[in-house]
Amino acid sequence: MNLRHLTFRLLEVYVTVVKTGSVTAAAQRLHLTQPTVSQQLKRLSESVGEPLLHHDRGGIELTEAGRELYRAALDVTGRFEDFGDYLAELGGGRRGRFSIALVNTAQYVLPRLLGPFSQAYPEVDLTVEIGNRQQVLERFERQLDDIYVFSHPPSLEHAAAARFLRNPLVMVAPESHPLAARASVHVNDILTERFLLREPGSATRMLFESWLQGQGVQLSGVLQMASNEAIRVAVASGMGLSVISRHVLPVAHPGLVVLPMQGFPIQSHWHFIVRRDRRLPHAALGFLEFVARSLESCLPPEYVCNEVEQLNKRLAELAH
Amino acid sequence: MNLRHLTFRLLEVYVTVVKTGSVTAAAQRLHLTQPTVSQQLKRLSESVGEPLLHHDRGGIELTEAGRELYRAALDVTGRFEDFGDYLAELGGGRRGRFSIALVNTAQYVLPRLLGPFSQAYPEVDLTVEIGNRQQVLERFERQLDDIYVFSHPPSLEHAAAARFLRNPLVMVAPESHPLAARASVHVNDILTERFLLREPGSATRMLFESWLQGQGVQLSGVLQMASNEAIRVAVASGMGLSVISRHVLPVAHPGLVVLPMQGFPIQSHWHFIVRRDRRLPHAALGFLEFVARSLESCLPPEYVCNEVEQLNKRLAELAH
DNA sequence: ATCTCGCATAGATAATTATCTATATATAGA
DNA sequence: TCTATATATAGATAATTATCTATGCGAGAT
Repeated sequence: MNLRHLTFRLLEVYVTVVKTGSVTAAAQRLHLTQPTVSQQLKRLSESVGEPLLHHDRGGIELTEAGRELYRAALDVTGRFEDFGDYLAELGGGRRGRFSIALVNTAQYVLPRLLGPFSQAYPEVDLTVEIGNRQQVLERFERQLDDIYVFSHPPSLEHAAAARFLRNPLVMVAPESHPLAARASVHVNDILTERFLLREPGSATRMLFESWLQGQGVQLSGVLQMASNEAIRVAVASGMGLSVISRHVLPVAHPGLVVLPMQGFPIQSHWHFIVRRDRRLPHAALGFLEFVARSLESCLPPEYVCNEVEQLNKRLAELAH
Repeated sequence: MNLRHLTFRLLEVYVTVVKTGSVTAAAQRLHLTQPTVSQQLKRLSESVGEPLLHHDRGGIELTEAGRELYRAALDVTGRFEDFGDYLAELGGGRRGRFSIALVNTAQYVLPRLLGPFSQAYPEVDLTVEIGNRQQVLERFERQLDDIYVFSHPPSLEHAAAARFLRNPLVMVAPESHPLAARASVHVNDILTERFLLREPGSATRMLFESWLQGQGVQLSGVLQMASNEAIRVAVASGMGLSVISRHVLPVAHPGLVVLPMQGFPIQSHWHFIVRRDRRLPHAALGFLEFVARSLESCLPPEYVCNEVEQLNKRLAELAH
């Protein structure tokens, strides 16, 4: 028996012949000509190395080997039908897994999308990676995840991006700070203030620094802190000023004031980023589709900026 | 998912890749080059319509679909291994079925071969058809059976034959018959005797008649009887003479004498006949092989005439 | 005896597969 | 940064497959 060239198609033809009990009938059902089926049978028989059937006034009669092959063929095609069903579920995005990598700040927002998604698609396994901008960027380079969320997207030709949420950066000060009472604050007012900022490379810091550069000024005292939480608490307790995403602020933020800084808030956006050179799992595509239609209901509409629909269209084109 | 061109070979390659965890290693094990395997994987992935694996520092990592395909592939190849085992049994002639068609007379002899064979190969299903020469000939024409046993083989170019047993035809008379006491009987002595014979077309009758023709004589009174048994009993009870196979006579045959007829016994042989245009089931080949080596021990050696060995050789050649 | 039906064979062709060698690319280690 | 190892891609080719049309052939039916 030589399985080398045995195809599922051949088994399908054989099964049809046995079921219909006639070569011609099988040919019709399969939209083939009779000689084609005849020849397939011959080839199958050669593959198996045994005669499979002979003709007996009208109907066909299976040999021992033929009967056994029929059983095996049914088992095998049935098994692959199951597999097909499974794939269909995968393909519908209803099942499977994908991973998403977030920059730190985004973890204040993304759960409001991921939560409802997981409820709607309980069969999808989801991995969330969180790191600072540098770490997520590296994951992106190494193609470790399916979807990435950046505030300041890497401008690589390998990526496709969609903005989905405005991310205004505000300047915060302790309630008791002199500037807190002002109706308006100018850049010159803050030059001597101590600032608590995330590490260099963090999007928030990069944006703030480039804003400062645009204003032609430079800060004197900067204190680096690794976490947004820590910064918030530190500012509240009077250690200095900071620039943070408005989403990081709780609705009520005791001890903190948002300064009416001129030129603020700095406008930035969160983006979904996917690699264009890698095909996304259907589950990930399913997530993006879910996002496209559920953004407004999951997040404060006034911040929403839904470009995900367009991203999905582009991805659908890329699939071809 | 398109199964049309999915071969078992492809699954085998895939399984090997997953098992070894490396494309190159799989290639070596399969005696292929690395690009070949690489390309096969690609094609398989296209067939399935999903990415199956990606590479992850050193090893490979399966996707959801890949994992499921691996399971399906194992099931399926395993199922066909079973089928292969079954075929091997069939192929060894240890299992399966075949049918053999006998002319009436042969049923006195063939059980002595079929019995031991069935004991030795209990998994082989055997169908024995019995009829007169005409009926068996017809079955032969219609290719209904695998092996045929004739006394006088049909001289068709589609057949291959092997003699296996001498079949002397003797002339029998009632014990009390005047000729029974004679030391020698001449053809002229029997011209007026009444003969009990099988129907025209029966081999025994044909041979006897052609013998008579050779002697230039013709019989007057012929009484036709359909069964050898009936003839034997009828002769013993004095109804006339007959010519029958010596094998039809019991070792002790009360009431009957074999006449010392000049020119008798008529020599004939039993033959195994198979069609040359039809491939025999292995079980049938197995039977013929069994016969070739067991003839002498199953049947009286003095009658044996073993040409079955040569027949088997010819059949083995035909198989190519 | 002739016709029809179902199947097999022959011959043809386009597509697909199997497989190679040579080369590019990427990742990990020195 | 250079090298070695593992994969992927490209290009080529022989074999195999899929499929057709046309035709032969045997068995029942008329």
